[in-house]
Amino acid sequence: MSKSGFTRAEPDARRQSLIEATASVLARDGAGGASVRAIALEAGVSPGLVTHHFGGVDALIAATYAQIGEQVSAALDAAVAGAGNDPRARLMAYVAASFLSPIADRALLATWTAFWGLVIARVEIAALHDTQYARYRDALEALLGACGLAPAARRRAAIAITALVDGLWLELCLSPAVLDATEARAIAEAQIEALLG
Amino acid sequence: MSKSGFTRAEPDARRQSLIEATASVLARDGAGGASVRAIALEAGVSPGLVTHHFGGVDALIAATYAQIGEQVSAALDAAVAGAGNDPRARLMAYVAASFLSPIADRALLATWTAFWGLVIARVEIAALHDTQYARYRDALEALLGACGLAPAARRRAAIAITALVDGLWLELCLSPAVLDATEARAIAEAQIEALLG
DNA sequence: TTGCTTGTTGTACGATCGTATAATAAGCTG
DNA sequence: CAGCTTATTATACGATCGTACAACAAGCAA
Repeated sequence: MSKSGFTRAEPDARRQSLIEATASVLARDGAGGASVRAIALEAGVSPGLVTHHFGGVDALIAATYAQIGEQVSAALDAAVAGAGNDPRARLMAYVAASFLSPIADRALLATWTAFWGLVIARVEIAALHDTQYARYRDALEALLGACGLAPAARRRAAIAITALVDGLWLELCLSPAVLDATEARAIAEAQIEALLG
Repeated sequence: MSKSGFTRAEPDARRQSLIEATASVLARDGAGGASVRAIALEAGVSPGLVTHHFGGVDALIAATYAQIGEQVSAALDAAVAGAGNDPRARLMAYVAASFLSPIADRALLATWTAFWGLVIARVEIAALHDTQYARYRDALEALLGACGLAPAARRRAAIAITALVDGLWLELCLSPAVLDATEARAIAEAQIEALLG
């Protein structure tokens, strides 16, 4: 047992805990509060570790964005996988998952808006955003194709659904008094029904 | 003619120029770059003026948000006013204006995302957001009512359109390569047609 | 003109920012 | 055990942050 707080960890494990601390700080204090010191305090380590493991706070924030994007994709894919074989049910499961935990979460929204703000000023964050959203669209296009939508119409439909879900998710998180998860899902399902004809 | 840069202005005019400078800085550098010094430099005045006219940088940012919200509402209302008397045309004009200048603007998006980020951490900004969006919904509900939509269905339809337009507008500004104004408008119009039945 | 109000500037203060760096401690190899 | 690598801490440095404050200047009243 060491007398100080010095505990050595695997680099990957330490990077992971720093990423989780960054997400927590972003959720609690927004982008303005995500300083190296605040993140290090949240993770229970010294500020120098951020430089040591990530080279700078910018790379840490980008890594946090990438990981949260992965988690969102994984949650959506899991929802589809658990929805059985009916194409329509799989599509609806994908959409409905956006309004449930862990995606429809105020902390996740805080992280997301922080990154939207960074997309403007930082090219590497913008590239991450484009990659993430292309992935969502691809997943949606596959689900729409399984529902029988013509290939020529898939791209536009995927964009429409992504936009609708994003907007509903945003309002659901920003103003829970205006919109709840049940109604968001009902709205999305009705619009998608119209889209599939 | 004074030998220094000292020029006296009406308080309202000076406040206005500080608000415009804040919007410019937010658009160029994002929320992280909107410091008192950067704003004062943009406005061509001394940093002390921010404290003198607004009491602090927080109030200046809130005032900027409120004013931009007013401008967006005014642009939308003007689009409706110029659309003639057909209810359907008026509704579509309202929606289409969201994808045109001055609303579909990268600078405006930067300002908006900056405020979304602030909604999480600051209660007074959240209240401003709720007020703004309630106003948009009310305007949409009136337009939907003129199109013959039953009163019971108007609220949900207004939420759906607001969400769809927000999501399309966001993607249009963040990733112009993926989506242009013409396609955003086409997507929105098709969805609204389905909504009106 | 003189005096008063107030918009404006310039600067200074303490706090916090990101990052660099030297010292230290843990774990591995020999 | 000795020696090496490196994860970690603690601290320091310069820059920038928001705000306070005293001095100054412009316009108006008398």
